[in-house]
Amino acid sequence: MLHLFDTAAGKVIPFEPRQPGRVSMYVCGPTVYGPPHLGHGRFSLVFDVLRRYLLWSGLEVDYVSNITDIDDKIINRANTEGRDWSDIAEKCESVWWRAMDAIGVMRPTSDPHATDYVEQMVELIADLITRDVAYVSDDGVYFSPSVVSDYGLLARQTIESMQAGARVEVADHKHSPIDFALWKFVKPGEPSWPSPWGEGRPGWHTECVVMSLDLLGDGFDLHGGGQDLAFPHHENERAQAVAAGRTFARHWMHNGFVEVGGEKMAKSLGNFTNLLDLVESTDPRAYRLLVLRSHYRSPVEVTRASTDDAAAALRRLDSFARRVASAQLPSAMPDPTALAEFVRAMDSDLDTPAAVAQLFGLVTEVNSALDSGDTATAAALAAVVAEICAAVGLVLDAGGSEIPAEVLERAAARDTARAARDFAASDAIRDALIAEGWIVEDTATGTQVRPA
RNA sequence: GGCGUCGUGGCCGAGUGGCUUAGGCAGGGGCCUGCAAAGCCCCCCACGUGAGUUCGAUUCUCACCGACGCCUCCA
Repeated sequence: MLHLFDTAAGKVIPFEPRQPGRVSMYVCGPTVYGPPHLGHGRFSLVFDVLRRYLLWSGLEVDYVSNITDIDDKIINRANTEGRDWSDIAEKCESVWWRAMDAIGVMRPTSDPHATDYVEQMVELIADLITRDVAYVSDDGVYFSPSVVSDYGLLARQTIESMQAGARVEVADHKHSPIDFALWKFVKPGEPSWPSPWGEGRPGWHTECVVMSLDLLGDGFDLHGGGQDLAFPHHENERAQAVAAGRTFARHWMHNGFVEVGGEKMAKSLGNFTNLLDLVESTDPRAYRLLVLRSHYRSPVEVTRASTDDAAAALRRLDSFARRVASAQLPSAMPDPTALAEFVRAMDSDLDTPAAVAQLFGLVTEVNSALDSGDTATAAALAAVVAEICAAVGLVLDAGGSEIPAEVLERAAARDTARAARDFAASDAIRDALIAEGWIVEDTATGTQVRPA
């Protein structure tokens, strides 16, 4: 059974879905005001791996991930650039999906937009006011988390200890520094929606409450996102849901940061690398492998060196895939022992580093079996490799890409020369092909050529 | 100030009270090959500092040093 670290519990606990055989997960998506960076890529990959693993395990997965398409940052950028806020949101969203597609992240089963849920948010806010846990101030409607007895659960701190060193300004329009805005009254030039308290727009923390409960229902299984969302974002979502008498997420999962030179990568710090830029300069699969090689709760350093390293490791896997493909192994059931080892690793809080280590170990074993002609062993273990790759979303390149006929002819000419032991001629052909950017390898079936 | 994470070999990155102490990349040697490439085998290089617990600690405890994160927008 899958065990996951639960942020609320502070430890690894069994992951038991609300409904056997079906998992409902909500992963906080992006605010679309700029290009996605490596950090967005990591959380997307982490939860994509979890989703794929659950699917691979035979479960159905309802995967909801939102698009925050109305927010201060979008409005600010619109004002700065003299554009319409919705234009920015739309363009950035399309870039987002392009990046997700590029790194092989499955599309959510549902991708709700904040602007489509404003009415429901207003309903929730009205309910919270009725329950006397929210109040109308001069610039908006605020929520008082202090009414939630276990507020601070996800921050793993009490309200008191958080206030002890509070760097939060006690603004006039708030009763308490920890209060947060549910609704912000409209200012000139801003988009707005109607509400019983006046024209305005929703605060950030409300949308996820409404959308997750609407699409997944009370007590949905898992709520996830980056570590920085645990507090205050998720804490505040949870507080609203609890205050409204709803049952919120059963399990909380947060991934560690992408770092650059030991520092968190973030748009706000200005040290981010655009995800699409990475994908252009590196095989996108290398990023997935890099993410898989470190545990999801640990930080991962993403630099030119680390992506190059992952790309080199990936070449070994691709080379393996080509060899297995050309070996034309008999179909075989995956070796049950090896498969169980993989499941054990993944069930242990998604121990993908162990799974990757096992993957490379299997590659060596299959290569050895192939060297010694033990095709039965090779086939059974190669089948496990295929299973692991499928479960974590790693697609190996077994070649088969179109090689120009002219190049294939020269490869055949090289084989002819070699058969005649005319090595001067065969090496000349090889050197020429290499100079033109091809990788030339001898195999049992003759010269193999592929792009470098 | 409060809360928390981390410090592993040339680099990246797991893990563990003692057992052959992952894996990848790089480096060295060997096998294979006409020569290469790919592959296989072997080797090299460790656990921030100090003290404590223990028969024994890289792994547990404490202190210290250092790095980082959250407490404010942030994946």
